[in-house]
Amino acid sequence: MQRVRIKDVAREAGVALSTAALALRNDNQLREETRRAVRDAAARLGYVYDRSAAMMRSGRSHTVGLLVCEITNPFYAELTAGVEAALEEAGFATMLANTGESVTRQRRMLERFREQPVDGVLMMPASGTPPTLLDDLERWGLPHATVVRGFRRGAHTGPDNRGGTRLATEHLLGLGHRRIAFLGGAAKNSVTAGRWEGYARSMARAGLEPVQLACRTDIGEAAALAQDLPHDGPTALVCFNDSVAFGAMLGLSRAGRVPGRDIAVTGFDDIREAALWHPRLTTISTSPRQMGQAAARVLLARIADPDAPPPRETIRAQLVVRESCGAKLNGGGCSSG
Amino acid sequence: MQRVRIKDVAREAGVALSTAALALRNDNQLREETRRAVRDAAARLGYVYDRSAAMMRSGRSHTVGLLVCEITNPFYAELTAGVEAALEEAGFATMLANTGESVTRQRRMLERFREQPVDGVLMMPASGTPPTLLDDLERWGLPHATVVRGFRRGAHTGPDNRGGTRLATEHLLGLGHRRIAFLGGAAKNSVTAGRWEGYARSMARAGLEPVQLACRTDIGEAAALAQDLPHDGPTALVCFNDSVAFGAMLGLSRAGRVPGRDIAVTGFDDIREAALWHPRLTTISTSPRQMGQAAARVLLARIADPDAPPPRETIRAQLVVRESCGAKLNGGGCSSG
DNA sequence: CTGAAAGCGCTTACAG
DNA sequence: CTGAAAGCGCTTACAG
Repeated sequence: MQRVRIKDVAREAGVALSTAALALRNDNQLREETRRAVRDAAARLGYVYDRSAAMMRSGRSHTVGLLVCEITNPFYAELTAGVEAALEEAGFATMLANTGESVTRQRRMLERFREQPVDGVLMMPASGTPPTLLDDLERWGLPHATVVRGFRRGAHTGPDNRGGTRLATEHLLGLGHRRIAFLGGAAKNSVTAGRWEGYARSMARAGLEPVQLACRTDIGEAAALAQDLPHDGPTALVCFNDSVAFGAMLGLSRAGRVPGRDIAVTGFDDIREAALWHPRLTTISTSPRQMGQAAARVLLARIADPDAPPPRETIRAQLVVRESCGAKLNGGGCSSG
Repeated sequence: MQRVRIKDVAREAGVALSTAALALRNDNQLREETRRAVRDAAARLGYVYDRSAAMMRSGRSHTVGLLVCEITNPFYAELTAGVEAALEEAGFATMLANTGESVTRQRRMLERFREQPVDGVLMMPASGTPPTLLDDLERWGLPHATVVRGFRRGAHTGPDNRGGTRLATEHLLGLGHRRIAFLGGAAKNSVTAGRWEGYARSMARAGLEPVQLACRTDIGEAAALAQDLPHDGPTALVCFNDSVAFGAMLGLSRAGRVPGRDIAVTGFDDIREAALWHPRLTTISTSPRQMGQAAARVLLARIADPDAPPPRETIRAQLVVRESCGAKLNGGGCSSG
């Protein structure tokens, strides 16, 4: 069985090849009647559109490269789901690459995307990515956007990191805490910087000394740190994200301390497990799925109009008060969420 | 700046176009010296290989479509990471599609993959996918393989579901439990069937009545079910997977019962959180990342040799004894892991 | 709408 | 290794 081409569809429908091509792309300079006749003919013959040929001729692949720093992190998985859904809806396919936080792998994958070729790249840069990467992308003429993690320039969509930890810290201050430590954020990137700043500035405004208990985003590492916390140490922990907060709560439990009663804990991200953990986690919601969708739309806008100024979007952070901060257990000084 | 093509590289290197083309693909019928000269010329000119053109001419895209049932499920995220890594290593790119358990979306995405075109499809079929889908894929001439969830035929890589729940059930029987219930598995698919069978047969062999507490794979739903469990109900729960087990433990805690002491709980999958939960979860390990890698290799073999009989691989299940089964707390009848 | 044609950048087969 | 050439299946511009 020969492969069916547009030429065959045109013959079957009794129209010219160029007419069939236009009809198959649903071009509206054709009469509805003609378009339907062509589509019917295509269906009868079992025609399958060949995007690789279209790509080659038109130079547009309707494919986007998605560079994920770590897909097994639930937050990034949710974000990826949002990106994929928004791209799919816009008729774009998603080429996935998981860098696993390796700058080397990331580089190789970008070069692969360039060869592919993709119409644009959406990335969550691996920790330690030099900002000059943007220069390369620009030199290559590859439209790009960052999400969550970004640089000082370039199209970007990210959470309000500073505002988020500010909300968390002020909430804990309002509950009467004074010895509040920041747990996590050992990696050097824009997210870490923003979350630390939001915390540290709030502490400074309250005349208190900010303290960082640095660890990587790893439940086990956070647990180990929290387990060894002295009893005259912090009474509250502003955690870098929910995974760190879960680790902290596990470590505290192992040390015989009850999170939310003996010590307050807040997270960041509001991943699904946050509402289900025991105690339920007080955290900062940043809606990763919606952020992914927003980032996809930003990139598509870049692709459609590369000369427009690159948009920078901030997703609002919201405090979600549950149990781990102790507000609902102690009836502390906090009036509401 | 004009785009650099193979023709330009050939001129720069002082060889024929066909020689340059062969050299760039590192064909070993050429002398090493010639290959290097061509690669150097390509580097000097900033040549970028255009896969879309190669794809069109050769009919091979070196791209695989990956259909994930739910990427936000940590188990499938880990699996996806394994698939992507193995494909990348083999020089294949991954087109990602997240069906979110929708058979309709799945269908649309497969048709998209067909147009793309991809060299093959690796899928975790959405719940409720009719086995006739395989007929369509074969009619389309699209090499395919399933992973985790599959059908009675076709290339497949999956965990030993039956063996896994058998291990868990026999472990609990060995600890002296008699009222053991199976929690979860409301969805109809091959995984559910296998896990239920492993449990039910072990119960039957022990002369006991199998009982299913059906719920979807959802922490909240499992928690609700476990919270309402009567005190004269089951003393042990064989859970469909780790997420269900986490839900069960949360529900039990809310009802004031201590998992691992008042009631035994086992999971399935051994996702990362399993070792870190409180209590640590006794579960069945199936190494999702390795399973993903194995599945990718199976598909690549199908693509390379479509006429060979489709391989079916089973990944061995292993019991990982931790705390939630009570074995290590009670010093029960279990001798080891 | 038609019809003939060029061209995207490769791969591939072939005679030398 | 060379060199000339065909062809993958589209898109696109154009004269009618």
